[in-house]
Amino acid sequence: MLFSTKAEYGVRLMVELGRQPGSQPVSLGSVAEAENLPLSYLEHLVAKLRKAGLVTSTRGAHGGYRLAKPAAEIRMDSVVEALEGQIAPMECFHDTPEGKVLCSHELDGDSACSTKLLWIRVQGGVSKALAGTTLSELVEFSTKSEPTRAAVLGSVA
Amino acid sequence: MLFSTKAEYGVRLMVELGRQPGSQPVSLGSVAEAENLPLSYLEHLVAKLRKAGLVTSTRGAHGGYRLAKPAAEIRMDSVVEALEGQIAPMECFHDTPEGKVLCSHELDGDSACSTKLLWIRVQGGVSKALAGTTLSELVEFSTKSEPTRAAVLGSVA
DNA sequence: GCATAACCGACCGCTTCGGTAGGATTTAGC
DNA sequence: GCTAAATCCTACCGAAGCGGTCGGTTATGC
Repeated sequence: MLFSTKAEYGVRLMVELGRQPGSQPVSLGSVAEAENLPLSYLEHLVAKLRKAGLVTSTRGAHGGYRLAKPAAEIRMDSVVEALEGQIAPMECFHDTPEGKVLCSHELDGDSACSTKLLWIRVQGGVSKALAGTTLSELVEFSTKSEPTRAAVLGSVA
Repeated sequence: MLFSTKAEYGVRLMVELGRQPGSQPVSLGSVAEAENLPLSYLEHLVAKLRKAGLVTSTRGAHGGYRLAKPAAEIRMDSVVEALEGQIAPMECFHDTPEGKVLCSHELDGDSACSTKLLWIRVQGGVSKALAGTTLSELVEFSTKSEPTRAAVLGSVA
């Protein structure tokens, strides 16, 4: 698996926040119940999202979390990266400030890195997919597909 | 990291085999030395490649491994998949025989899978990158870049 | 028959994953 | 000011995978 459930749960959490219309914060407990995920585990994940500046929190009673920005401005690469850490196909890849990619094998004495071309292509494919998707797309996708699903279930019953 | 060093080492091994011109099998020991990788560990990796039908082996003295097909016909998705197992962005993805993708969350009672759109795009990006690269490309890339590298080092020295 | 090399399976230390537990702190409402 | 609700923080835990080692068995060329 490319990603662990941290990304899965975390993205579900973000979508759940994006679904909420008002500016009222929503508690983690309600998200956990809605998505059927362990609350204590979500606490760890939402901490990463908060430290990455993707959600804001209000403490105390009636507190909870909100998106820090409009869902349309949240690209999924930042979300997944906050949850999973640096996204790279292989250990030897580092993101330089200019956005370039280095393979440390080239620095050793051995021959030119024969895998570099492959990992660069994979990296490109993944970041294009992640950066090209916004949270609002996922929110829209999931809310649109629900009536369809309800209709299907209804037709079966 | 998306992939472990199993993919890295295994691809390096395949490229090393692809470099060899003749039909003589090359021993794992020489590959291990050339790439500076632990021999005993390579044995495990090459076993996966052999079981996947990507390399053939000849036992005994002067034995070793060869590519089972011409390098131009070996797509890197089959190589990486042999080494790392099924390539999918998330646990809940299964490759069906028709090449489609299913998210098991849709089967539970909970709401439609809000992450599906994202993982489908990631999956598409990765498999496009892997399936669109052949072993011969990597062989060519690595052999072509070696003189360049030598020139760079020479100019520095 | 001896060196060489593929094969095979067990083991091992380490890290991560997914999750739990217990508490501390902040805040709204009474 | 008390209490309930919620965020926050730290530590811990079992299981699994990773990267690697080791010892041994089988097959083959010379």
